Formats: sequence, C-alpha cells, structure tokens
Amino acid sequence: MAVEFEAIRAEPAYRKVAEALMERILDRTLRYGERLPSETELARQFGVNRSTVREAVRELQGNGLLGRRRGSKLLVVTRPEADHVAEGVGRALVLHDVTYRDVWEALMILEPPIAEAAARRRTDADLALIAAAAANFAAKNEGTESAAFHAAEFFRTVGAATHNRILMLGHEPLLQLLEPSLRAMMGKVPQSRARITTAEKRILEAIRSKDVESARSWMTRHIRDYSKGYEIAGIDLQSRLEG
Amino acid sequence: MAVEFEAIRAEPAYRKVAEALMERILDRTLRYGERLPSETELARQFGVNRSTVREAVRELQGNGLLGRRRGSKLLVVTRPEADHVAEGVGRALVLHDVTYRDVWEALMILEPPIAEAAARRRTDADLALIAAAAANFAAKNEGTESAAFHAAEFFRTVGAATHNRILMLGHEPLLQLLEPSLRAMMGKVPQSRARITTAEKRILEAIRSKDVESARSWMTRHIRDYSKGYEIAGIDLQSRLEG
DNA sequence: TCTCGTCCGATTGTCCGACAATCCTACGAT
DNA sequence: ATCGTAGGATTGTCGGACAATCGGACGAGA
Repeated sequence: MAVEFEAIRAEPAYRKVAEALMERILDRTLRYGERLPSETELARQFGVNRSTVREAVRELQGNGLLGRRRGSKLLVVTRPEADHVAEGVGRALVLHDVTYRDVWEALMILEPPIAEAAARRRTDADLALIAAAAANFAAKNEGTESAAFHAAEFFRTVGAATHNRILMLGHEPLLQLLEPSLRAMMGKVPQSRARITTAEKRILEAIRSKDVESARSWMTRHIRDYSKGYEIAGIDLQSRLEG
Repeated sequence: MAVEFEAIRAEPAYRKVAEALMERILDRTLRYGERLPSETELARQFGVNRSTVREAVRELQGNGLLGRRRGSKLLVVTRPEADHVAEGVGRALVLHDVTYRDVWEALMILEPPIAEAAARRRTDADLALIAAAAANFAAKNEGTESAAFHAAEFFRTVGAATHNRILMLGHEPLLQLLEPSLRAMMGKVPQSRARITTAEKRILEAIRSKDVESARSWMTRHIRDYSKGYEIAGIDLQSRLEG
C-alpha cells in the first residue's frame, strides 16, 4: 500500500454541459437576466442530444442559476435570490437534525451583533422599514400565522439595515426555521405577543438613536425572552425541526 | 381593478415528480443513504416517461438532495453537506457582487461571538483540533495556497467548537470566500504570516482557558489585522470577488 | 479460505425521432 | 390604441433503442 491513487471519475456528458454553462454564468459571459439559447441550439453547439442538454439545464435550475420568469417558459440566467438559497440551506439543516435549541442559540449569537451593526449603519429608509415591521407585528392581532411572519420580518429588516449581503443571506435560513417554531410557541403563549411588541419597540428606538450598545443588549433580551416562551409553551428544545 | 388574481401556473410533470420525491425525502420516507428505485421503476410508479424522471432527478441532484457515492452510479438520498451547500451560497454571493469589504465586515460581525461561544462550549477534542489548525498554519511555510487554506481551517475549527450546526453551515460560505482573498493578500504581505500566527496562538489560549471575553477580543483584533493586510497589499476593498 | 476471472442481469447515459401545447411576434381589423 | 389572429419557435413529453458499466453471483485456482 505504498501508493494511493485518486479516484478517476468519468463525468457524464450532462455534467460537462452543466459545468460549461455554469462557467459562462460565473464569468458573466452569460449575464443576469439574459436569455439562454434554445435547447436545440445548445445541443448543436455542444454536439450532444437535446435530452442531454435538458438534463444539464435541470441541474442548473436546481442550483438556482437558471430559472424562468413568472409564467414564461423561456429560460433566463438568474442569480439565486436570498429566499431560494435559504430554502436550500433550510432543507439541509432540517435533514441534519437541527433542534429548536440550535436555532435559538444561533439567534442568540448572531442577532445581537447584527442589531449592533444595524444601529451603526442604518439609513432613514432602513429605519422606516424596521418601524413598519414592528408596527405590523403590534397591529396584526389576527392569527398566529401572520404574527409569526411579522416577527421574522422584523429580524429581516434589521438584518437589511446592516447593508451586508452576506449577513442578509446568511441569516435568512435562520428566519425560515424560526417562523414555524414561533407559530407553535405563540399559539400556546398568547402573552408573548405583548412582550415581543415591547422588545421590538425598544430595539427600534435604540436603532433610531444609533445607540449601538443598547441595540445589542435589547436584542439579547428579546431573544432570551423567546426561550422563556418555549419553556412556558412546554416545547422541548431538544426536539428536532420538521420539514 | 377591484380584484387581483394570483398567477396560475401549470407545473410541468418533471417538477411535480421532483416535488413528490423531495417530499418523501424531507418526511424521511426515503431515508438518508437509502437507495432510490430505478428510473424505470420510478417512471412506472409516477406514470411518466423515463426522460421525465431523469429531469426531476437532475433537479434534485442540483439541490444536493440526491447524489451518488464515489464511483458508483446508483443514486442515493444524500443530505447536502456543508461544503456543497456553501458552494451554492458562495456562487450566489459572487453573482450578487459581493465585495472584499462585505466579506471582511461579515467576519468582523460573526467571528467574535463565535469565538466567544467556542470558548464557552469547547470540548477537549475541539481544542485539540483548533490547536492542530493553528500549528499547521505556523508550521507550513510552503506556499501561500496552503497557508490560506490553513488560515481558513482555523476559523472552521473554532466554528466547530460551538457545536451548532447552523453556525457551522452558515459561516462556511464566508470561509470559502475568504480563502482566495487571503491568498492574494498573503502573497503580497509576507509579514502578515507572523501576525496571524501570534493572533491564533492568543485565541487558542483564550479558548483553552475558557476565557470568553478574551477569546472575543482577540478574535476581533485578529480580523482587524486582516483589513490592515489588505490595505498594505493595496487591495481595493470595494472591488468585487470573482467566481 | 481467500482471491481472482468471468458471466449475466440491471441500471444508467445517450441518442433519435416525433408531436402536442404553448409561447412569442408580427400583422391586421375594429 | 386595443384586440384578435396566424405562423414560427420552443418547450414538455413520449416511445423506443443501444452501448457502457455496475453489482452480484458463481466457480477456479493458490
């Protein structure tokens, strides 16, 4: 066993086609929003059958690199949007048996510094959006489904105020996981609504006055509050999320 | 314009097949590592042509939900691993014109609290891995390529010490983006090596002694140092990363 | 007993050709 | 200017076909 050989793999044609297309997209030969040549034309250029091209295209569609506009069947180059990417990441996390505790911990670690950054960098427009999200949560007493949505939306707007695409894209999956768990919690603990409303108001105020330290600490309390909610609701933090 | 209708979309068959399969994977009827029925069999069950099944499978392959084991051609259910997911997210970020500054800022916001959590939660095994990563960086004076890799690896091991899958998966794309930019920087600023070595040593010490506050503050300095490196190297932080 | 050929069925990768449905565009008609 | 319409282009789906290769079983030889 002196030498070790690395696995030699014969890539099927559809993979090569997919990679060739991906390369063109990443190096921006094919630009965002641009229309792709027809399947027949691609088949001609690559010298493969149309079926093979189709398989390659499906793969890139799964990657979010290709898509079609609403109600159109022409394929265009799309950059994967936050929600699409987050959906994929969310699925991955669910399949990796992520628990409620994991979600809560991640929030506890990520959101306070994000709030801090938001307080530092927010524009007036950002502030308006955050305020709107907070107001929406406070106003909509309809059902738990919309309440959970607006609670997540609040985090989303705060994230957007950092003006950092990586942070926005990175904590989007977290919010997607948060939403269903919030639904479960708020359904059982109605008084949590009022607490959340208050906390959001404080955080909003801190961000408005660009009070970095206060934004962080209120966000910390806000999230700690959530864990109390789970406790009261009798939700086991160790149980894993479902898809 | 009193009423608004929501778009009605006729999903093609391959999408429905893909969704049916995805559902089975997410609800764990099809379990991780399990072998998928043959294409012919699936076609029979769904009542569609084999080509249609193939397109659906390609899409799920793009999502990372299906894959094949090394050198095998049998399809199995795979949960998307961190590197696969991160690759997708990384591509998305690149296409969204992320800049070096974005990467640096995100690190600045995320890594200190991660280091803090790592100091709080690390096991002895984690510590050994972090120490190994630091030692590797210090020892390998070979090329900038491996130095950049080991620098990223240090962050990775610290992230792993938080024992939070969401954090690990979330900052993986960041590290993938970091690596190439580190290569560029370290090539031009050789003295950065020594500084990084020192910083890693301090962080390691803090994590070893579970000194939460110190872990955070050294990590902060560590990352601030990187930005100085970019400055010295004359790299424009505003320029965008390339795929 | 363990390893090595060898064989066969199952499965995937690729191709061809075909056709209906639907979209896109342009051209007139009202 | 809005609406209908006709024609061409493109996609979605199907059927069948065949080579390559994999997985597993079976048996021969050390």
